[in-house]
Amino acid sequence: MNQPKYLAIKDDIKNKIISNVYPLDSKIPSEMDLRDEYSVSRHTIRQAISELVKDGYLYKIHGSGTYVSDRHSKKASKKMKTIGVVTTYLSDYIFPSIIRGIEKELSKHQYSLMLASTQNNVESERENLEKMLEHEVDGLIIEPTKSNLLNPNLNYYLDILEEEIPLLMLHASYDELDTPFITMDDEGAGRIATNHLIELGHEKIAIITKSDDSQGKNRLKGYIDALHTAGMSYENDHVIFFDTEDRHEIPKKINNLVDSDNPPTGIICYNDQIAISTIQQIQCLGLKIPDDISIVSHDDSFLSTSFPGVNLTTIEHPQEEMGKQAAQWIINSIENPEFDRKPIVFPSELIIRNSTKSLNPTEKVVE
Amino acid sequence: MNQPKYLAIKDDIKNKIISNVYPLDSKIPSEMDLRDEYSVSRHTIRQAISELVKDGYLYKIHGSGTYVSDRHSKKASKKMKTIGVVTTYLSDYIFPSIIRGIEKELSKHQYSLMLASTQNNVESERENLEKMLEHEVDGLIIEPTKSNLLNPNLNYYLDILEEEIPLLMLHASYDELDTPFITMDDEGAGRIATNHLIELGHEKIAIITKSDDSQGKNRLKGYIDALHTAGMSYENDHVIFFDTEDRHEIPKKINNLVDSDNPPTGIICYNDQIAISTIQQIQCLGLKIPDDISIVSHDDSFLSTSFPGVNLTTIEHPQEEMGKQAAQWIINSIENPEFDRKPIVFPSELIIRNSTKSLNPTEKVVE
DNA sequence: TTCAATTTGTTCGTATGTATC
DNA sequence: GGATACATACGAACAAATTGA
Repeated sequence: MNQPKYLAIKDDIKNKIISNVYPLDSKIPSEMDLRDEYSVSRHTIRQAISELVKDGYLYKIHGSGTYVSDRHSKKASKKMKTIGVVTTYLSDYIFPSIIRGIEKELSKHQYSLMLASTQNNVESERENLEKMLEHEVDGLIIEPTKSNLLNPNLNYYLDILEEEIPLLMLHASYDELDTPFITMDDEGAGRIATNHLIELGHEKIAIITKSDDSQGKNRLKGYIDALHTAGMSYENDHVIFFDTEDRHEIPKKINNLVDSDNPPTGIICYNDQIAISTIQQIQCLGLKIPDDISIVSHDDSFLSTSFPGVNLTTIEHPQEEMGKQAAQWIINSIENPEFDRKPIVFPSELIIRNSTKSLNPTEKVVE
Repeated sequence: MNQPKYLAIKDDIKNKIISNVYPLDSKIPSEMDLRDEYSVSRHTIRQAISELVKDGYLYKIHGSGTYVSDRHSKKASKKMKTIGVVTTYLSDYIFPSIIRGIEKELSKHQYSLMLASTQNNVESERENLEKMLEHEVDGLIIEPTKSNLLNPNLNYYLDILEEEIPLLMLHASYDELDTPFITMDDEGAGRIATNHLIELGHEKIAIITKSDDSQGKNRLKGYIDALHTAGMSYENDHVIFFDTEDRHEIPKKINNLVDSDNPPTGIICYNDQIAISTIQQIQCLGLKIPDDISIVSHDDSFLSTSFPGVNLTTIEHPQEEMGKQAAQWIINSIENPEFDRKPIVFPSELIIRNSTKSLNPTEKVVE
């Protein structure tokens, strides 16, 4: 006999449970009866039953009997998949909308959402990636931390790729890793924003951009490209860099920029938060938006139209739609083995409001 | 002997593993040796060892011996706890702030966050509770759906209580269930809001409240109590009820209220969303806030100061702090067995802005 | 309420099979 | 191959919990 008796008996009883010979919650024959039925010792029956109890098919009640458990059928039939989402921020700015998009779509397809934020801190990113891997999530959507710097958590990402867990990068990606991503066309955004100001006759255009993520880098690239195409020169003191750690110094930097010998007539801001801060700073200096300085922003968040008197000309951001498509991408990757895991890039479009003004005497602001 | 021999032996061996008498990956004595050592039968030793194998303390190699496993120590040290959070909404209104408070605190204590929203739909609540139970979350923070109605998901809540998973209700709780909660003092809020209008000389005070959750019920209770204390009569047509399903009819109801024979001079709104909608409706009718009608709101969300020209007098909401305390409550419940799982009630306070006006000729609005 | 039958739980003893070293 | 160690299997007895008469 190849298989031990107790395993054969275990399989036989298991089949009787699955085929409903022993219905749910009913009492199965006693150990003594089963001993006679299978013509083995009671010990062998107990061995078979104890494994079935361990596997969740049966439960025993001392003095009463052994019964068919409903736990196994529940567990087996309903394995709920979980998607991990790690973003830099969670509840600020445009992130609630993105997460809502993800949550709605996942929920529609009966997926769970496991959420964490990194505060753009690589330590925190590492902890959260560990968390997600321990939880054995079935897919990951990650907004990379400091995507323009060499990331010390690359080994975790390599683990994820090795385990073939579907992974989608949001907003940015690491150059070192060849992972799919869902982003804005950031270079295009920088170009469109710059071209808008050029078309309005601006010749001194500054940009405030982020140095530690690839979005900032790409927008700067678009800015430089647009200047170059228009035959305008790139001026070092018209580019302000900031990162997560020194963001509190931005007001000072804006002050220096506007109060310099060579002040810009137009400023391209990294996002609406920076734009609002810039406007406040400029107004403190007694200058007006857009009369003295035009502002172009990115993201079209609720902040775009929240500042009294100034509605931001800004690059559109799909927000909830981006979350939705990210979720769909992950679900497809999990459920459809032939799904083409290609990146998604949203084209950048400009929403023109009243924070930009034409310097051409013959022209008017496009509205 | 109270305890079976095999359990005593199991404990003894377990202690030897923990105290490193049997070091990691070392071979423990054979079944025969242990039989002699404990003076029991080999079967008894096998019983003890098989449980320790099941618990991950030991592993056996057929023909070789029984060894101390490192899996248990790994597992014990690394078991990341997960807290499930189910709210009605996720990314709107004050919810991002609450969730941020929860997330920050959980993250600080190395907990994971599993998130879901119900859109105030009991079906969705059921699905999400199932999801959370399947995932074997270590604690739950739930904003109940339609807390003023009999909830069809009570059996899930009873399951949760039976499994002794720490559970904290947010914003409201079900009367049928005796679960701890973290809420505002809603009755007090209704009373304070009403008293504020009474003190300003208003005699016709309406309230727009939600019929399907206990917050709405309690605020109404405070309103009635304040009227009663002031010797004022409760008028049926000054109370507007709405629920999640018929909220689109609120504008019509407001119209009827303001355009009736007996229009109020002050309206207490369920929250800032309702307040904004009410103001818009009133302004459409050519009336002014606060000159013709005073508005008192609840929640002090970003909407409170977002409407041009009208800053809402509103009941304060701790938002992020509430999330933080909810998370702390759950963490304490899990980690500290002696933690007193008592409810948390935030006292209600009024923030007075310019949406309320005194009708007393001798008085001015407190500012 | 008590008691006896039934059923599972614990413990002993013994023998043989099979994998490892 | 032989010694050792775990795996399977049989038999027996008593304890403890449940159930129903």
